[in-house]
Amino acid sequence: MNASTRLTIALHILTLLASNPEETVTSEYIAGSVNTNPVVIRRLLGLLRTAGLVVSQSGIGGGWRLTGPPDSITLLAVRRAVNEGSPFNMHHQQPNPSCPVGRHIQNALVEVYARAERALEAELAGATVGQLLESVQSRHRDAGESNKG
Amino acid sequence: MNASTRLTIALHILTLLASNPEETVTSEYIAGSVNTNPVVIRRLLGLLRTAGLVVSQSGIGGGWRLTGPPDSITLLAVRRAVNEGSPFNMHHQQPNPSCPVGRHIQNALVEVYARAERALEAELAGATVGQLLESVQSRHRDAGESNKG
DNA sequence: CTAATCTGTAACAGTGGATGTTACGGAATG
DNA sequence: CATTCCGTAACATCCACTGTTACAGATTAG
Repeated sequence: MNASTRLTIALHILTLLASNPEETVTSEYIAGSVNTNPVVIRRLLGLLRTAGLVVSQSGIGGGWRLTGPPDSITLLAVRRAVNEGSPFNMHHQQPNPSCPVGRHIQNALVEVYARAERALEAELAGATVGQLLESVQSRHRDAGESNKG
Repeated sequence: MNASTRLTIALHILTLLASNPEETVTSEYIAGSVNTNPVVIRRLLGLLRTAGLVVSQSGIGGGWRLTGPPDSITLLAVRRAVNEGSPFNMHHQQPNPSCPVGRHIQNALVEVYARAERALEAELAGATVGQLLESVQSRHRDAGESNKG
């Protein structure tokens, strides 16, 4: 395994909330669109709420809503909200410090890895949930579809 | 877990081979520097050989060598050699196709994810094992160290 | 030719993160 | 007070990754 599906599912959730700006949406409804268990959705929504991206309401008529306009939510903010880790990992065991390469390779790698991750994050910072919704709606129009759910 | 340590260890191995250009190095010796089991090293070296980055020799005096100059080996080539996957993953289960968001979200995400991964790969393509070796040796000099192993 | 060295790889155990599921308490509504 | 929905603990699976043992094959020294 390399990456989790948390970012993907969180973006699915947020796009769905963005497409229903007037209503609260329940975790069960969202789970129906994502095709998974409602608890999985609530766990992710909990992370998104901690990040201030959504609010919840208990009881009848309750559910979830975005706290702000979809265009204000960057994919980078979502990535951080769901605790996606770095695409790079260091050794599990510390390398041998009596070998020059073993002693210094991690410090050398940290710099390169940081540059690469910054480049990735810069791309994610340039995209928003609003753009995702646009993209989805555009594809929906192009296909001449009419389902909703 | 998010990423494996394969890229890190492969780069450790290649930097070690680059620092011993005159000799063949055994998997056992490398394992001593990485601080793991020789079979783990051989597995990775097998992938690196498939990618044409190293060659091996059996028997007494055998071991491993680089096939080319360290400056010709980009971190991107190594990343691909060790089969590191994408930093992004789609849903495990297909989303609900009767929901517009469920039907189109993956196509929308593929584009953004591809842009982000290209940015990451561009950074990795700009760094080489030769630069890593330089970085390690520079740190070694700065620390006034003299160990070797 | 034989012993020693080292690769190549199969096989298996253990670990840990991620996901899916059930269960149930708490909050809000009518 | 019954219903709805969140919040979260608890547990079961699953699966990639890592570590380890074992052994066959290749190569070389003597």
